[in-house]
Amino acid sequence: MTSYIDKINLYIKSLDNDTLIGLQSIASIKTYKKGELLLRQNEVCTKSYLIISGTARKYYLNDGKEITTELFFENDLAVSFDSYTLQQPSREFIEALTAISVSVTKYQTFEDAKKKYPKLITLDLMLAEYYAMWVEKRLFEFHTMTATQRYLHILNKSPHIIQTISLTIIASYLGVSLETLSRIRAKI
Amino acid sequence: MTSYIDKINLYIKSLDNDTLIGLQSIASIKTYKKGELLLRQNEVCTKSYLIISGTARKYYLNDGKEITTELFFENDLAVSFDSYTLQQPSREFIEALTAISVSVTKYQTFEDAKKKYPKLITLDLMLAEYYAMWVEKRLFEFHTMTATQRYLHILNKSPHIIQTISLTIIASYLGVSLETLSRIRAKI
DNA sequence: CGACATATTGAGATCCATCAACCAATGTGG
DNA sequence: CCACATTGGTTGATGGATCTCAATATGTCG
Repeated sequence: MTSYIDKINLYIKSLDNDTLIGLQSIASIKTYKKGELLLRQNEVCTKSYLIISGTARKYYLNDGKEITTELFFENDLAVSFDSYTLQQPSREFIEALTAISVSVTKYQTFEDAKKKYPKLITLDLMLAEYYAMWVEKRLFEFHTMTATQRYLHILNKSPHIIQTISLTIIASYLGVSLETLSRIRAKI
Repeated sequence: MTSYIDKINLYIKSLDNDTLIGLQSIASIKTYKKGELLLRQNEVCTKSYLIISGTARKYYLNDGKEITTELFFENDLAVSFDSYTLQQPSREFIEALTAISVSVTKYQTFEDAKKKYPKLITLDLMLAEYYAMWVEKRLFEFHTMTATQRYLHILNKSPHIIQTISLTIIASYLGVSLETLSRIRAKI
């Protein structure tokens, strides 16, 4: 599935110059400070953010507790998927965890660009497919693994998460309480 | 989000005749008996199945136990998403729960049709988006609800599931043991 | 230094899985 | 058409994983 990212990048490289320039021309660089919110709950996610540097996360509130649903690193595309797709108010927040630099593209501008450069529709399709498979994999992991297994899985596959993100956030990303995560780590 | 299905149907209706006929011409009707497998684990999912009548499910084996991941009713599109998208061996089985009639389209034939009728790419995009949002919603429910809440949620939103599917399958779909589901029902 | 976020540890409660026994309905071979 | 197996569901007892509440470090940053 990681190889699908390669496929997407290959597709981007294979685009004609016209489309490539069109794609670049609709994006603009922006920076956020640590702790700043790129998207608030109940706002419509009208922009997509390609992370150039730094880290960010997506989360929602449940019983006043923050549940992290996705962590964003370099080259990840940060959006609240359903809010972006339906252009409806978002359940989720997007927050800069460090100072970040992002490439911002407006939803409507991208929609217009797809009409002008139809090859971008295929790109959009690939991105949606990738996200669907990513969520499917995450659901699968919640179904089949215990909290300890999920932690070890991240430790193996995504050590950068453990190294850079606070345990409080990792715990909610893993779907366990901070205390449980602490105990899991103590046992290893 | 249900309204997104309406949007997809509207899009299909808005297609020019050429594209519509192209879309229809690549599908063929097939029937399966109750219990038959449309897709087995480790096979590549090379076809999509639009359910015309009857019910089906998608499941995988975990520790020898069947975990149901999706239930298919009339007008649902049954595929193993990652296997279909990547054309790689599937984790999942697809099984007819009743006698079913389906409209079958081959992956490669649809890919070719997208080249010939580019509007089908947008249709494919909408279907992928819909699936991504569906999985996201399911993950969200697993995160925020107890087993009892998930059961009540299905009872409200999808009573046809409770009425037509066996408790054993519903339990695995809800991510609880059959015994727990039985107790949940007894308490209501 | 003080204040506030971050992490660890302990104890009790809760949810749910597992194992096991049992029951009811259905189907099948002789 | 009966005897028995099979499938689907219920119920009880027990244990394990994880949550919650609470107390106690351990930073870390103005």
